[in-house]
Amino acid sequence: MTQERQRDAERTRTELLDVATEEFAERGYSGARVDEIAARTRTTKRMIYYYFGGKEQLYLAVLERAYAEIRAAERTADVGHLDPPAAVRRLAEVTFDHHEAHPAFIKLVGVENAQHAKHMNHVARLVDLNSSAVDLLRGVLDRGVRDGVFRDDVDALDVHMMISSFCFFRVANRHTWGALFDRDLLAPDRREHYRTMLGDLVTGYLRK
Amino acid sequence: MTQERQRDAERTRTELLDVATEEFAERGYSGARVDEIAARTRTTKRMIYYYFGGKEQLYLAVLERAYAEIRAAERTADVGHLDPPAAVRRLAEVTFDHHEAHPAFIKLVGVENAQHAKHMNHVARLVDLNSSAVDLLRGVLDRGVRDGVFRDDVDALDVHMMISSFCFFRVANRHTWGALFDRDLLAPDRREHYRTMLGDLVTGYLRK
DNA sequence: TTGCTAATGTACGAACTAGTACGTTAGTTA
DNA sequence: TAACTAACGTACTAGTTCGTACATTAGCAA
Repeated sequence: MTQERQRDAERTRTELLDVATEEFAERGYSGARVDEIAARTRTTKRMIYYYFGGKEQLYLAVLERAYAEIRAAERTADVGHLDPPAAVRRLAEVTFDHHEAHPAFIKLVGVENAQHAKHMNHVARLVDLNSSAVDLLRGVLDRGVRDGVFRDDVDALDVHMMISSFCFFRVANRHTWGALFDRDLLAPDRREHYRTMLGDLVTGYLRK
Repeated sequence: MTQERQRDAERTRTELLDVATEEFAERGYSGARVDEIAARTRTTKRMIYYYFGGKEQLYLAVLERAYAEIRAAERTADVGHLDPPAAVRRLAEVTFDHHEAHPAFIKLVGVENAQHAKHMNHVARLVDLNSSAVDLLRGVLDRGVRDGVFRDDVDALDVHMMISSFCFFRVANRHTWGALFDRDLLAPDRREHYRTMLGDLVTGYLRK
């Protein structure tokens, strides 16, 4: 049995970030409590100030890590061998799956928008991270136009927005939607339906 | 010059609701401060407790009024004289315009989702309010199917979701989107572009 | 083995925040 | 015009919450 270090800076830091991610996502920036975050770790509140400096810097670190983790997932999509319509459908599905798999990240996006994204300006290298996903999409759209199967007046960022909005809404607004229309947007047995619907939506829009 | 009443229950109540709407929308439920809300009115904090009972009940009243106001706007759409494709486009545009015109309401929806819509259960008659918009849409879809211009396997609530998601995202996530892609989704000179895009999107999806 | 420091824990304070006890008055009504 | 009450204001409290001063120790390096 390996003796676990009692003092492990990396482990403490990571644990704080993990718990803080959940807390900020669940309760928002002002709703999250540093005492509560600390209580849910094996360490104490003191360490939040030791490692991060304060509540705000902790939130910043949470945001930065969350976006960094996303980057990896976005690059898994390999669509070079697919014809353009199948390729955009694939890209849409990657976004769809990603949103569903990371509800905490989606909530953080909502929290950050509620604060007018004022923290994102302090998170460097975020811009080039995200643009890679759009570049991938743009390449497929260009290919589709050359093949004569796509409209030639479509902007890649607009298409990305349209895909994101569908995926985001389904996860972010499932509670009010459920209350108003008595329909669970995340019900497993409707998952395929929505996934297909998104693909139909995008390819239908792009078709000449 | 009409002498304004110094004591006016209705005016005080309304003023509190107006300011509270802004505060809750801007700072979230836990971020909003009752002292701050009171300070921005001509009355005092005491009146919040006098008229509403507490912070939570005030929030509830804000939510209820916000949804009630929406109802009126939703019923202005008159699409009986339009052919099905033009009619769904019109309905989408009404939603589009409405979202753009009421950012505070959009934020409240976000705030309420952040709290798992736990307050909406206490707001009676919300369900039948909102279903009227979907009924209108369903009627148009049925007409389109009968005319042979629309797919016959489409659910009205799904279409409503797809319209809502586009409109919601554009308003709710404009800040992170702007930070990440340097594009203002609410820029006036791109408004018509997005409005048309939404119409194309929906009609493209419905077309046989 | 011994010192040294990064890592950690405890106990506390200052500021904030929701809520309330109590007193006052404008405007109506008999 | 006198009495009554809805409407309103002031001043306070109890509890919370972020942050910190100060003490302690695990584990590494010399």
